[in-house]
Amino acid sequence: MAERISDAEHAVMEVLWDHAPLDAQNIYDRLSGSQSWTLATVKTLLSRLVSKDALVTQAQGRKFLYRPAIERTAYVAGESHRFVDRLFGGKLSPLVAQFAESEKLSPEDIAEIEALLQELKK
Amino acid sequence: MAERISDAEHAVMEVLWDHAPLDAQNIYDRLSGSQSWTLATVKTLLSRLVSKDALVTQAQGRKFLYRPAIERTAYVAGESHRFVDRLFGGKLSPLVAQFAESEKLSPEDIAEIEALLQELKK
DNA sequence: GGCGTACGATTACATTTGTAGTCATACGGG
DNA sequence: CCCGTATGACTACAAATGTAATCGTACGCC
Repeated sequence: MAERISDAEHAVMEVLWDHAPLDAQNIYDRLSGSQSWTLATVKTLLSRLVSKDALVTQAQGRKFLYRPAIERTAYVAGESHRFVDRLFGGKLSPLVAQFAESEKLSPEDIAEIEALLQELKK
Repeated sequence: MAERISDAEHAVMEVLWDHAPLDAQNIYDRLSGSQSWTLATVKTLLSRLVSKDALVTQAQGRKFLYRPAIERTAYVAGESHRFVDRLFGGKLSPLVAQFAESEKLSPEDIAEIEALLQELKK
């Protein structure tokens, strides 16, 4: 379990986290905007996600409805910690510093983060 | 250029960002603590990094000294943006929120981030 | 000066990933 | 009741990755 989800697979997961359950055709349709995969490719990704226990299926007539078997929050938490561990020794502040230096922080972003921290201190 | 650096390769880069320039044997020694690769494996990773233009070499007698061809800050910036784009739609605050919720923020971390933001607002 | 040896270079090979084509089959329309 | 077709399963295959062995060679020791 907790098999690694690849980038392409992740794109499929995002669609399902947003609108599960969906059948393959539907997932393909929703991905068409961002990716130029064929339906066959999407089906391969779906199969792999099922065997990785990241998706579960439910038969609906002769097709499947797919839905996530893991919460997006859990996935994101795992990925985030892995990432911050790898690049910043597990500490979040250097990442923030990094964003600060590269001018990628909007005033709203700053305000939101401050609000979050205020919340934490209470 | 800007070829993708894999996880294993990244571990090698970290050693060199810390103590460049080093020869293969030395890099291998320093990696022994964290990884159980053979010297041959480390040499393969070094070659791949050189062909990806992530490292440059300098002959020293009949061996090479390796040193990074890209700054760690540049690499980290790229990876961070890619990551935040992929998982948080490019906004940093949800990542902070995520860390906040999973209780992975130490008081010192919070203080450091606040200081950073204060700095930014000036 | 021949030889072992320490290097980088080359080759190897399994697994994962990206991308897609083909196959078997069950269902619905005529 | 047969047939086309939509669907999941299976197969394909190149590139990247993880991991390592082997090869050719130049250098320094005896």
